[in-house]
Amino acid sequence: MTQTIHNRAAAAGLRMTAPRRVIARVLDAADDHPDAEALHARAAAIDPRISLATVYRTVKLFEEQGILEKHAFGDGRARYEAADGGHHDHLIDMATGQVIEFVDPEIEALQEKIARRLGYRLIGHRLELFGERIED
Amino acid sequence: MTQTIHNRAAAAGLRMTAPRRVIARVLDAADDHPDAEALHARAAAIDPRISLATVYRTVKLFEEQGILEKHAFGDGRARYEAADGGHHDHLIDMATGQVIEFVDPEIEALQEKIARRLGYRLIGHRLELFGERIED
DNA sequence: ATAGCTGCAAACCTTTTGCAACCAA
DNA sequence: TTGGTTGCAAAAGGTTTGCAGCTAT
Repeated sequence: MTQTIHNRAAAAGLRMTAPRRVIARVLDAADDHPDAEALHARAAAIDPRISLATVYRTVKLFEEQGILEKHAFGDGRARYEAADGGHHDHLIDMATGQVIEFVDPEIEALQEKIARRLGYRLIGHRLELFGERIED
Repeated sequence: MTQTIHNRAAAAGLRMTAPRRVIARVLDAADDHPDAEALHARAAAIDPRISLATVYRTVKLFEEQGILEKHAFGDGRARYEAADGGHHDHLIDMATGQVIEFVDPEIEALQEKIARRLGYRLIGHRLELFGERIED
């Protein structure tokens, strides 16, 4: 982890109130891609007074600061992860739902090329692979 | 268009009732990626008795038959397009929201390779590029 | 005192579903 | 007659918001 969510949020000028500190801490501790409800459950385990509404408001705030990334893996709800500066894509295990992160410079370059060919400057992208584990 | 939605639905054994025929016709005529509400509006323009619920039930049916593809472009609602058998990805114009389709064999192959490297067999993927038009 | 933050509950939006009527086989 | 289909309205699931109270400056 380059830097904690908490530090980056504070550096961005956000008032780090008690609920926000708890939520930041939960996000820092997460090595998965929790949804709002999961974040709320984990935060409420630390301080039960924290509401789901505050979780939603806080993740939106962090997202606006570029501290957090919001993903929509097609299951209806949004899932979150710390933005590590470096970009990466996702491979989703179709059997378990587990999300694996990867980076591939070659595919990044190829996307730029495709966009340019279509007359566009590439601003962002979303790539998700769906696969099943190869047993050997 | 290889074959109409209507024909493929009938071939799949679906009872092509009047509402389903209208919805199929709307889908065949669409060259964009309409959401459920847009489909309903277009269908209702042909037969005002068609309900939104029927649109949802029908697109789900078509999707289950592999006749229709459901996309989630991150704007909260699902958007639909005829499955043309051949696969393609999307580039979304960030200024206009316009969706451009493309195919790139090189990127397809690269994805297979990445999945394999991670120990997975690639079942499917989703690739969306977000860009802005280059004015010259 | 003031501006911003919070919890609660209500509202919102998209999608799904229970139900009674309806239609085709 | 029987099972699938439809419209309507209600419900569901995820997310946002109005409001009154609270907290930190």
